Amino acid sequence: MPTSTASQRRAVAKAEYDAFLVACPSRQLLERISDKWVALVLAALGGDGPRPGAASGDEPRPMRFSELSRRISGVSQKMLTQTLRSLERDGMVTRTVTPTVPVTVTYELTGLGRSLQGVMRGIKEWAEGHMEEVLTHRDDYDHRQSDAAD
Amino acid sequence: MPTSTASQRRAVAKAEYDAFLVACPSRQLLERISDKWVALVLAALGGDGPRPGAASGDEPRPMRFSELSRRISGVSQKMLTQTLRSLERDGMVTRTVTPTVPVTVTYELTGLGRSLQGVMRGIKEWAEGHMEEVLTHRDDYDHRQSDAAD
DNA sequence: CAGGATCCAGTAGGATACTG
DNA sequence: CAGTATCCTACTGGATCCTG
Repeated sequence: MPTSTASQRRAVAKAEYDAFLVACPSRQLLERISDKWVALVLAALGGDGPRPGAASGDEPRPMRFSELSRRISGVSQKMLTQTLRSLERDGMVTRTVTPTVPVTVTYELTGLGRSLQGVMRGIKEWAEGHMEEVLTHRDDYDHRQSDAAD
Repeated sequence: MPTSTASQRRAVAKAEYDAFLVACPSRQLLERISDKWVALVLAALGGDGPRPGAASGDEPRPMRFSELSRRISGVSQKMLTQTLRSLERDGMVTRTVTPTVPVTVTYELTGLGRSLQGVMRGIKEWAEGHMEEVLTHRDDYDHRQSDAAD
């Protein structure tokens, strides 16, 4: 029996970083990306549409600051700027300044950003797709709570 | 031409809930689940292993409170309790009390929880798997910042 | 063991005002 | 337009103490 299969080696490589550990850098990274604004910005830049190739959804494309701001309703400019800076620093979006007047700034997903968006999209879609079910469970739970209080 | 294809109808059904809108309930749900503790609790209960059927990872199984607490290093009992309650209320985990002495409480993923875990696992693994790359980008970015300050 | 209840510091994040 | 800077509040979340 082989002492090391491909999947085992991959498992070991992954085990270098373990988000279960407080001290592991990946824990902080997990914390950073587990953020609704990150999910929404990536979804916006990623086109939020179906998988690449489909015709109905919007395509991934560079977006301007104001455009993002409008798409993600309720986001403050502070949070949008902060999120974009963080994503830029981590190599997930590029920021392009065109010296028109007034200046034009566009943001676009990098390869790394697209890979993250692939998984983050799932979160947003899960939330949208399971809203009813969650709501039902909440009603049940809250009922049981008040019933128990007699 | 058909006025409504299957994928179009599905798109409409999804559009009922749109997390891009502040007022949409799915926005709050997205906010709830975009949380590192949620990601880690689901990963722990889900076995964190490879896809179901694989042999190397741990299997999804009920876990006790203290066990979860140990697995997710750095979590306070407050946050763990709070996260578990929230997941229970939303129908993603079940809480089972066995009246031993002292009492034994186990948590287990529901079907809904497993479906969410399927997407949340991606986040944790992405963080672990792209840590190096992100770190490199950060160095570059921080360098450019100090270079620009001359 | 598995929490509930409190207290309290730190920070996330909104509102507002100003700038190139 | 695309931010930066500042102020300020509210909530997150840790620490601690207590209970069935």
